[in-house]
Amino acid sequence: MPALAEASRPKPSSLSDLEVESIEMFINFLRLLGWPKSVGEIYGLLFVSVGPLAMDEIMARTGMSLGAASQGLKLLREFGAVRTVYLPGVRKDHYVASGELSRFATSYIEEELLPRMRTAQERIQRMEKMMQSLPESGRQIPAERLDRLKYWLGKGQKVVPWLVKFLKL
Amino acid sequence: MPALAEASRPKPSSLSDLEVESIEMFINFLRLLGWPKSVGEIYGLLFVSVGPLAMDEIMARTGMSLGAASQGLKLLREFGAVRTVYLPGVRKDHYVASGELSRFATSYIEEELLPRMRTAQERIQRMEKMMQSLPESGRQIPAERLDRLKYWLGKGQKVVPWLVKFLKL
DNA sequence: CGAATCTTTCAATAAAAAATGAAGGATTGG
DNA sequence: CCAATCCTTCATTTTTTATTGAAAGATTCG
Repeated sequence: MPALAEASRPKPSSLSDLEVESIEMFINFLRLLGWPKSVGEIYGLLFVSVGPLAMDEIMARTGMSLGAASQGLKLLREFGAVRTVYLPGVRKDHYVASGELSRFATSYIEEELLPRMRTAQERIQRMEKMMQSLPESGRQIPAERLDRLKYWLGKGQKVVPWLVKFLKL
Repeated sequence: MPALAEASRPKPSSLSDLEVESIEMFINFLRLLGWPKSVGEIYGLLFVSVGPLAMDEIMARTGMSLGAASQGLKLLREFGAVRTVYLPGVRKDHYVASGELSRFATSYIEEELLPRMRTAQERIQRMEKMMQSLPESGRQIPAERLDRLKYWLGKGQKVVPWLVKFLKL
């Protein structure tokens, strides 16, 4: 058998109805987080897999490329959605889906949402300063909107930890 | 002055620091919802605008095209993030940013998140049926994951209305 | 009603994002 | 240490998404 890197793309072996259903479900969900289809494919496949799968098996089942499989697994590992299992006497890494689905949500909140909220708060401070140079008359309306946004962001930052905690349960 | 549709694209008139800051902020936020840059530009501009703006003014200030302005405003209208104001004796529609920022979040939850959660629940039911034909031995692990997902979705559907209510305050 | 103005639509183009696979790096078994 | 295997990286290609602006539709004014 030729080494993986030289191998022609393995033909996608047919997926079971169960696997297809799972894959479609996760493609749809992970799109909410802006993640590419390939990542949904990998996770969806692992989600209903009885045992751990190696990268080449994932490639063979889904028909995706080496690069996509490698990168997708990297991303999923970083987010803690997938982990490798130790199999004695086996060279290839084998992956299983982590049961903790909350990781998707909490990682998204912590790595996407919260940073943007913080940046926004800095921007608001700068904007408040800038507004002082607007004529008194016109300042009011945008100032009110800014206040509202500030209030709303503050509230958001308060719910988020609570929400994260709730999701982790 | 030539009619708008025939007019060459208006040169972007320079934006104030305040406007740039606001626009950048909303481009970043709305990207979370998967919305295009042009929409963030429009909303960011309106957000700090003292008075209502007509579409051609938005085009002139941001340098975006007729089509992008029209479509972006349509989207923002549909989501209730922007509304037209009545100005006596004025032909063009004029737009203001709605103060209710929560609309972005709640619309997203209601139009993107919830529908997907419902679809997922249907899929889960189908998957549970399909799993019955798996050999008893292998069924367990994916079945547990599915249970967890089901539980988690159920929880999610319970928080969401609460969250929406909280955000609307 | 008819001309002028304003808005929407959509086919074409441009820009951004994802997927591909060859090259090279890392690891392991002999 | 060498060779085989496995994994990652990244320049290129493909696919998807956003933008453009001309054409056509809708509205208003005289």
